[in-house]
Amino acid sequence: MKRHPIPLLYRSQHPHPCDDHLPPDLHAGLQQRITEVATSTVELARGENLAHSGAAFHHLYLVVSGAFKAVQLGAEGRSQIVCFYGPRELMGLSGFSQRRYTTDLSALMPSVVCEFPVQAIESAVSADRLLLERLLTYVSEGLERAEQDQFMLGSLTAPQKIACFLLRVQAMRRRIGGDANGFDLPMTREELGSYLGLTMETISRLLSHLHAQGVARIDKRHVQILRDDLLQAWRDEGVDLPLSKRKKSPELRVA
Amino acid sequence: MKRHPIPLLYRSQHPHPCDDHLPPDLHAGLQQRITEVATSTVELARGENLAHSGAAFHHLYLVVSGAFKAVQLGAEGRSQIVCFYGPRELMGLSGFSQRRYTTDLSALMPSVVCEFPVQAIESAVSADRLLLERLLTYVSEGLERAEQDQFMLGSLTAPQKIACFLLRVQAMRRRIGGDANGFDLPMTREELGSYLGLTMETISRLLSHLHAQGVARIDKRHVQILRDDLLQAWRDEGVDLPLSKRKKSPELRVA
DNA sequence: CGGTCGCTTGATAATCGTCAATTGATGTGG
DNA sequence: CCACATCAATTGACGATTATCAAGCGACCG
Repeated sequence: MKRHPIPLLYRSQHPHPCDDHLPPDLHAGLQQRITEVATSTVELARGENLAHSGAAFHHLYLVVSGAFKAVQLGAEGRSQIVCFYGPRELMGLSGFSQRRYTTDLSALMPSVVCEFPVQAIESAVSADRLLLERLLTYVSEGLERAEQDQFMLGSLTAPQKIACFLLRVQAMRRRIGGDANGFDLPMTREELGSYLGLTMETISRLLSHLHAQGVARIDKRHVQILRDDLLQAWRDEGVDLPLSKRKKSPELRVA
Repeated sequence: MKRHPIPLLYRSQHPHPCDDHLPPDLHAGLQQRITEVATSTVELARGENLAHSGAAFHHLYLVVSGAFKAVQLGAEGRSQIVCFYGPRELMGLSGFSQRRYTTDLSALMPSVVCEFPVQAIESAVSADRLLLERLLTYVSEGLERAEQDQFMLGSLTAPQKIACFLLRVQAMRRRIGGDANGFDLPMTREELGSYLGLTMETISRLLSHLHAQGVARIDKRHVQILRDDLLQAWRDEGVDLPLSKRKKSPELRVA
């Protein structure tokens, strides 16, 4: 974990490390302001942590490259991944209420982030109404995402969860940059299972099934979705697992 | 659903409908500002909706009395409750990103709320740095809660979920006001099941079991927790369901 | 008084977790 | 460079947690 301070002089005079890595929908003026409050970039190896649950909340982090997971810790050593982050996403937003990080933030692969002191963010925000609205929007977006995840975890079956996840990743990819043929998942089966409330084995079986059915090409971590329509059907209507003996064909009951 | 406008003249000169119903940890000066932006109070009967998923995001709502549920809608008519709200809680905070409500907000019982135009909130917030920090804190708190709920939905067993829920309600009650002997749940078994990702029947069985074991008194919607320690054990270590044949006593295997 | 609603309880079954064995990839040290 | 260990992933067999289906009961309401 190497930290590279960004000298004050440097800021906003040279091309900034964050340039082209800021969240979308940001006006030029705001980009300026934001790069001014970044103090360092940090490089992390796979498995290294940016923040620990319960630690003092001093920085927000912008993912420049790589990917991260946010891990909720529970009793008895249990834990669950509650969010994944990729480039241009802001991490740490749930810390404002307690002034503590509420999850661990851990790199899924070699990654680079940009570090923003909370103090400086708050000053910049009270000086600029647009910036306030942006920050509020980001936290609110996180809340919206978390509540959708609650729905996913509580109301969908295993095949529906996987389909939902893959479709979301694809939509993300589409919004960011072009995606020629497919994409690479940054997480292991176990991590994906943790996020979806399933086991590694279930994830593996379902991905194999998707492959066998020709819905997607799955090669290790590489995924190419072949039949968007079928995947949407998986998500919205569910499917029979290959494991299931047989679909219940509800025979007419005698009245 | 009756709406009662609060005349401009009236505001901050008379006792305000929101007084004593504002969120905790609010300075006197902020209370003043907040009551100034409230435009109406609204009375709702059980089942009436304050907001519909996808509708334009014009107001935040403060619960004055009663209780609400936030309902996420999914494909094929599925839905799940993602949050319950009681007095002094702010509803609608997930709407800032899309400028649309992301859930339905529906009254669980006859209730009263105070209505705040988003526009006015944002003006007040840019004028007052403390108010900004408060609002940010509330949204961030919501995010923290939702991520805890993700953990609950994805990582806990049915008995653990119920125990977790009851302990949270009790902690809430303790923070707000005194609680003599127990409390009344504002939601049906079905609504609680929706929130916890379980069915009505499972909720009913587990509450009966808690009663039978002497962990809590359960009488319809009224709950009195008798053994905090046992309930915490339910939450942290899990228990055997009464339905389960037998706990797997892992016999020593021959090597 | 009939009907709906909320709730309880029982019987059955299916989804998905657990346990186990295997394979291939990666990396490390002798 | 190869043996060895470790880790990610796949696949199978089995079982338990929890959903589904069903029946019944009391309360409340029009």
